[in-house]
Amino acid sequence: MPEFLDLHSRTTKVLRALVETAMRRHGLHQGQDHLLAALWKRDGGTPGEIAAALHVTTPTVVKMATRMSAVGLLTRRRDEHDSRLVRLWLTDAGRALREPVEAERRNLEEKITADLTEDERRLLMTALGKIHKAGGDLL
Amino acid sequence: MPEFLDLHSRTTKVLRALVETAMRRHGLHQGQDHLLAALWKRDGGTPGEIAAALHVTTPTVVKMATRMSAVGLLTRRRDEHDSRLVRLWLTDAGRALREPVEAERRNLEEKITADLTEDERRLLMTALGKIHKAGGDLL
DNA sequence: CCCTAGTCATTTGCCGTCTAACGATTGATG
DNA sequence: CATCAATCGTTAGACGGCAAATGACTAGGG
Repeated sequence: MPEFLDLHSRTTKVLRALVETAMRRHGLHQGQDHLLAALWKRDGGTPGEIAAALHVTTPTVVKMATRMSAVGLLTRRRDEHDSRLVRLWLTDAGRALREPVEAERRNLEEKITADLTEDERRLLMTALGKIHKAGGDLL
Repeated sequence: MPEFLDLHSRTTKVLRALVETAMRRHGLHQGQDHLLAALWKRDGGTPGEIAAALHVTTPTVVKMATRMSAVGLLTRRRDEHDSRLVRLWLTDAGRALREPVEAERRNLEEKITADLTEDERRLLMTALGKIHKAGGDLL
């Protein structure tokens, strides 16, 4: 089994578990913080726009939005000028999560990268960036 | 949004898509190659053993095994000495996938890391390794 | 002005993954 | 030797994710 692919997949599992438990503290599931982040950046986005921003398909956003609106994090409303569109709007509860969730994520990133030297951190980012780009080109 | 966590999650999405399409060429779904790899290494493993080797829960292996046995990649058989145990055995079809799948994975790894210098590749592994370890400790 | 082609969101169905509940078997203990 | 705790696999149900099919609405062309 190839070295990098293998290590990356194991790391992904660990990180996912970590993010999962961190986000559950705020009543969120894995990925929902990203959807919220998209709305924090630009409230009232359409499922299609958000899906593109998150690099995810539209049905994924639709499903998540349904669950998140069920727990009162956001609301759905059709666009007034184009009835094909739906816009997702944050509720106060959704807005209120911004600070704690962003802090949680920063905190996690720090703990995770604590053992790295500044050089390692920088090189890790450029190397991962290259791989991300190469992968995207192959897609 | 933290730098590394963000880049890592984007990279994961890309890599998953890549692995997915690569494995689909052999009639596999994401993750099933790992299950097969475990059996290639040691045929007749129990769901629990395999789950531990893959860093995944037992139910996940059970479900995958059900689907994979339905398409004839492996068979289930109860252990003769301990009827609580179930052992998964490769079929010829499952064994036959070994070379092509391993080649596919090596090929993908090469293409993905082609842009990296030898130094970058080495540092990437040690840095990712540190993160993997730090994450595991936090779990 | 109507009809068609394009654009969206949604639904459906599948897969991997997890946690929690359930069921069966083994083994140790009194 | 019978019972009870530990050990396994399986099932049930939830979630993120994807592809394909469906349905509603808009806009452009005749």
